[in-house]
Amino acid sequence: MSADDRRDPHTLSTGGGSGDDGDAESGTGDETDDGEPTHHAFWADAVADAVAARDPDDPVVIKGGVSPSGVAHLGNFNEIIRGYFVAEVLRERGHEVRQVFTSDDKDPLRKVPRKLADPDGNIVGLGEVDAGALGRNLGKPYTDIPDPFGEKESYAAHFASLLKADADRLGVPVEMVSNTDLYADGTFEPVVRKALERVDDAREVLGQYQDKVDETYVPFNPVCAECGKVTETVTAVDLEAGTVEYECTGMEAGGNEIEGCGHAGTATFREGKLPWRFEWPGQWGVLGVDFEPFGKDHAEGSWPSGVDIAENVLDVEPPVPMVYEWFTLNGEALSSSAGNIVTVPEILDLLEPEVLRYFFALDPKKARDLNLERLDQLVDRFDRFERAYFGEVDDEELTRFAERAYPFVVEEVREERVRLPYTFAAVLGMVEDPDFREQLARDEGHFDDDTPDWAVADALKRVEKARAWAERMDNEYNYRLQTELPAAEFDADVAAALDDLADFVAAGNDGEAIQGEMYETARRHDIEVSDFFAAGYRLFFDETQGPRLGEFLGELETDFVVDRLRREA
RNA sequence: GGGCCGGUAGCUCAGUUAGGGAGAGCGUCCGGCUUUUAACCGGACGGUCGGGGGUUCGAAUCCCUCCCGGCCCGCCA
Repeated sequence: MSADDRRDPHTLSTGGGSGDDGDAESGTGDETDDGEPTHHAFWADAVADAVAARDPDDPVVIKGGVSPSGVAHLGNFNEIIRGYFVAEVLRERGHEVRQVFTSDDKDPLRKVPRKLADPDGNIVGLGEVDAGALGRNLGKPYTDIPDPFGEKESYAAHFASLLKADADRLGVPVEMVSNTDLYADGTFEPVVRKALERVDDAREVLGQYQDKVDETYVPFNPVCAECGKVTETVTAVDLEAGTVEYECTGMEAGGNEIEGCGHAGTATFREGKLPWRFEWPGQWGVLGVDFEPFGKDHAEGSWPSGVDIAENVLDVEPPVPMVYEWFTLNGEALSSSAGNIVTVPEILDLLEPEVLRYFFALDPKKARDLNLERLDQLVDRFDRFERAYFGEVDDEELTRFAERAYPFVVEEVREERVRLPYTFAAVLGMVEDPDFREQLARDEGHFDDDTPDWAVADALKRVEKARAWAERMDNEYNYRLQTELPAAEFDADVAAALDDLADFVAAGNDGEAIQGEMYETARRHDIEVSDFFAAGYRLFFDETQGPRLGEFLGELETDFVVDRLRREA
């Protein structure tokens, strides 16, 4: 691989070579980094190869990063979970791996977010909090702004704790790192010093990417000692003293002009921040980053400039890069202001964490749509992927991928695990009684006497997810067994047929018999079978359609069914 | 306008790295489960592999070109 290839964030080669090594447990750190590329069914292996080729010191460091915003949403986890898979592959190969996620929390708040997530991750409007406190703090670092919910020490800490909580929910061990801390504890000080020492190089390099860089540009933004805002006018640098002189001139950000206070003062190298274009490669250096995935928005501008600055200003070796495509939600771009957003807790109400991890285990280069309406398709694909791991799917390609990726997707590989098909789980969600749900699943052959209790319990958990999905989408599975008699009128024929059926049920016949009897009864009363079923669905679901009715009724309490068929309760 | 990434069946996608049979699941349709009513089983239908051109005995795959979509190309991150 040439140096150019290594610098190309799109080169996510899945190798070339033999095609199967038969042995998934290949190696404890001494794997084939002999330059001979091997074919990989799982992209994370190809990335791990590239990382290993750098001969990194342990711990290998994998990083992601985010700028604090109002809401931590699923989009932020693209980066975290992609990094996680590479981390896991490297751990399997015997490396110690540290996965960090930096919060760019020394950045100034540029505009007040329209939506915020409360400490539980629920999205709330600005009206729920002291919006004025946010507005008064425009221009200050996120770490200097109070938590709008009054719990954490700052806005930044609030946001970071949300991300951390979501990562925990997904079982991704990630270490949150605060940029502000890196400045405060002196970690960044040598980087600031170097950028200022080599200010001419800094200007020349960054000038190739940003027009505003001129001969007065200084790659350091002090925090004003008077008003606390991040400023951009440095008037002098004293390398010996380790300070800069500045004027608080205010700044323009996103069309907003943030007023400076005019204060002129002195700041140390810890009392300010590097512009992000320097800060990013600076992080690579001080954290020793070996691999970093990033969204496609960074592929063309940020990444090349970061490499350039790392190599030609800061003397830092850039990490192995990887561009990932964005995913859309219900066909539209993620946007918290437009409300097209889903949070981790929200999605975990609808499916298991392993399904979500599976989604992010798929090829990062492909843009995908997370369609909540069709979530059953995603879950079905996961189930198939899981079966492929256990050799139960006749699909060579899928099986090769599953054999490699599946163990990283699930918390624990357990062959006896049972998955109820998602839409079937949604059908079970039409009733509330857990025993009834289990009985229906048993009748359908999903469990047998050998199914361990834990597997039954786990499988039934999906019913709650599918139920939440049916309710949230209000789709064709959103029926609920009616505990009260729905208001309905029936023809005399239909009424008589219902009475007949009630007698049949009262006689103690089972579900299968009831199903058969429904046809007989309808025929006997000379009514359309469809009309008769419709009457049944009306009585039990207050709907015109539903699940296979006879077998369903067979599982319910006999008295309840009889009374309902007689329209008595 | 330039650059990068993507475009395969109605839907969701695999296959493109290394040229050789166009595939899967779901949906649809038909049939089966004594008996149209969404859970189970079988079968069928379904694609100019975005269009065109080229290389090749042979192209979804390589090359050129065009179309469409996303991103980047002032600042910020």
